[in-house]
Amino acid sequence: MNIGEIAKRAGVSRSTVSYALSGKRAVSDHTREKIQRVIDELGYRPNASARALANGRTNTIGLVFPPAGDHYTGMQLDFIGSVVEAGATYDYDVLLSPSGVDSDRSFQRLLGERRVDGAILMEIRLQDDRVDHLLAENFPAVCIGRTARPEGDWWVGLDHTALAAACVHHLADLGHRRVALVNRPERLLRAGYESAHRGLEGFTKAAAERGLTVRTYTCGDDAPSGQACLERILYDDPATTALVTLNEAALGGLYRGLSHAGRHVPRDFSVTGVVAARWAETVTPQLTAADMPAAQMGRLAVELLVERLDHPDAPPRHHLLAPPISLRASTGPAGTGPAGSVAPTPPGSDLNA
Amino acid sequence: MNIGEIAKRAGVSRSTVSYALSGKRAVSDHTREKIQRVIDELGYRPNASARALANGRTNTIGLVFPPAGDHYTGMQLDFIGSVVEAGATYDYDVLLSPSGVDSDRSFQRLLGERRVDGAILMEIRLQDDRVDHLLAENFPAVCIGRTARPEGDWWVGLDHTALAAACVHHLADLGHRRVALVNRPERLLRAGYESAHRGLEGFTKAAAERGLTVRTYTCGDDAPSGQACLERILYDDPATTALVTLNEAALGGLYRGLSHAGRHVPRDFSVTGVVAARWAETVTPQLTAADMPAAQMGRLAVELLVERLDHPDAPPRHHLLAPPISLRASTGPAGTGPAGSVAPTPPGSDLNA
DNA sequence: TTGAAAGCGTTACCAT
DNA sequence: ATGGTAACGCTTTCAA
Repeated sequence: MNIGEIAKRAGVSRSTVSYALSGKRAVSDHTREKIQRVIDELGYRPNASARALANGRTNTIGLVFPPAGDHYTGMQLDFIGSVVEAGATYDYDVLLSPSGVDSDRSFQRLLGERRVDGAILMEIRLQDDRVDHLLAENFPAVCIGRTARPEGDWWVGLDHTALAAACVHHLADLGHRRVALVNRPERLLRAGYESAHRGLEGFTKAAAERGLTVRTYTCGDDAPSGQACLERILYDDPATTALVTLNEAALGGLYRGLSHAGRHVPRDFSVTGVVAARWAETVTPQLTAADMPAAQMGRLAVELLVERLDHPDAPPRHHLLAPPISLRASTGPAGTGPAGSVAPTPPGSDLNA
Repeated sequence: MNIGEIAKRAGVSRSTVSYALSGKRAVSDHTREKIQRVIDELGYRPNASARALANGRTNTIGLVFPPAGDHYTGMQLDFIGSVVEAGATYDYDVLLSPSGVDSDRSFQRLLGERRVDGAILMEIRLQDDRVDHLLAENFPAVCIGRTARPEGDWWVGLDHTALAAACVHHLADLGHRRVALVNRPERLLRAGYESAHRGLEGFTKAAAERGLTVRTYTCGDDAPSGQACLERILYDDPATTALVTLNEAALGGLYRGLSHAGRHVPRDFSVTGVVAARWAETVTPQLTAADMPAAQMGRLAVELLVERLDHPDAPPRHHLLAPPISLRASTGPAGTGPAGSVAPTPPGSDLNA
């Protein structure tokens, strides 16, 4: 079942069928209806590969994110979902590419073999060879996140520096003096993950401004790591009264650790951080946090990419978002610490992924 | 940059280049090396559309799941992740299709336009027009889940009936007599979602066998709905001492509702259900549950699909999984109920999505 | 061991 | 308003 068959049965040429379908050339009502009847009858749909080969467009966008190893985090989920749905509204399909570096087979396939018209990259590193690669080839791409030098590129980013700082100021305003930062896994920090670095920077600077005593930790992307991390925090400094987490997946574990240590949130201990709203509302008490607007970012990235694809010479555009802190129930005034503080036990050593 | 260019520079024919790449015909070492040098030098990669057009294979599989509306659940995330990674090991890319019914544009594109070699379907309904459609066309597909008549089809499923029953027996063994079921949203139940129906069936039958007093609820896929649902459960029957949830996304809200009602888990109230392990470990206390082996199911689905693609006439295969209940910390012996039971207040009315 | 050429199913240019 | 035909870039059969 191909366009030739349709043409034959409708008694017209193949090009007329093509034009009737694409609307790129006027076709008389009579002819179009005749063609449409045949198409409906036979259930014809043009072959995507042939079309892509002929006109050079696949109508597919690639979504590139690092292989998760064992699992993905909630925000990644939100990003993927929003990109897929936004793409669908523009009739773009989304091809997933689990690639952390530009040498990944999947990344090579996507771009080298021209499987997609453009790409959206997630989990950007400050130095990101995938981005460099794309930039060098002038391949239509939009980053969710910024490299160290984002000028001249297309991206939608979050101001992690400002967000982490806002968390610190919020806690300082509540009177907290000893605060911990729970960052993403050591491995990601070392790899240069933007959110981990900029968040750390914002935290550190704001803490210095407010004269706080701080400690910073890396933590695996899962609940058990979060629990272990919390134990270490209290072991290192039992007088800690608050924490900021950039690590969403660890949140449940952090809460559990606090509960086991007998610290009530928010009476004895305040928790805040940068987390997608949906997950902030899952825990009890609900997390006061700078809500990462994952769905909005995914949608914006698609919009930017579509614009770039439609106007290949358009100047680079970007969006830098800095959502305010949503006050929920996990932070409160610094107290005098728990009455009967439990003697800390040395925590396990597998804090990191 | 195309195969002709490579051929010219290497001083061979295009077919020789093609064969050197595919290995489908012997090529002398000398020639192959010469070609490879040129390829490396120019960074050539064959165009995927042209290749797909010529040999009829896209090396892409479609992953079909309903559009989430506002968000996806954790298990969906696990499925997507595992399918993508398993696909990558076979050098298959994954194309996402947010389609709940066979008339969705994205579904039509995927299959009708032959964008993919095969498909994996999620969120199966007992009567599923997508499955019927695929079956009728003998399109290579594998379902994650089973329709009402799964014979003759390819699938990897979970024995929701047995799992829900196991939860009931577990609670009955602990002495619970009044138990609630928290199901997926009403909308999904009405649409005929397999897990919701078979889970309900298993729950109801097992409860009857054990002579339990039960109530069943539908609940939106989010924490606030879970909280509201829990309030209604205790309002309808304050003597309820345990619940089984098929709704993972509501879990955090259920816990919060219990906490607000002053019911301690597991002392005053036991919670269990069917939930992906990763999410069962996020809550405190960790959930005793039949762990939905999402990652394994995704991997199996890919393996089945690859087999079906490699052997178009192979007889249908499937896997029915029934993981045991993982004992964690959220269930315990039925007590005599809380000492000073809080007077229930009428819950809100937006229990369902 | 290699080359030539005929498809694969579209699109889009050049005619009329 | 429509038809004819040359691309698009690859694979694969047929010949040598």
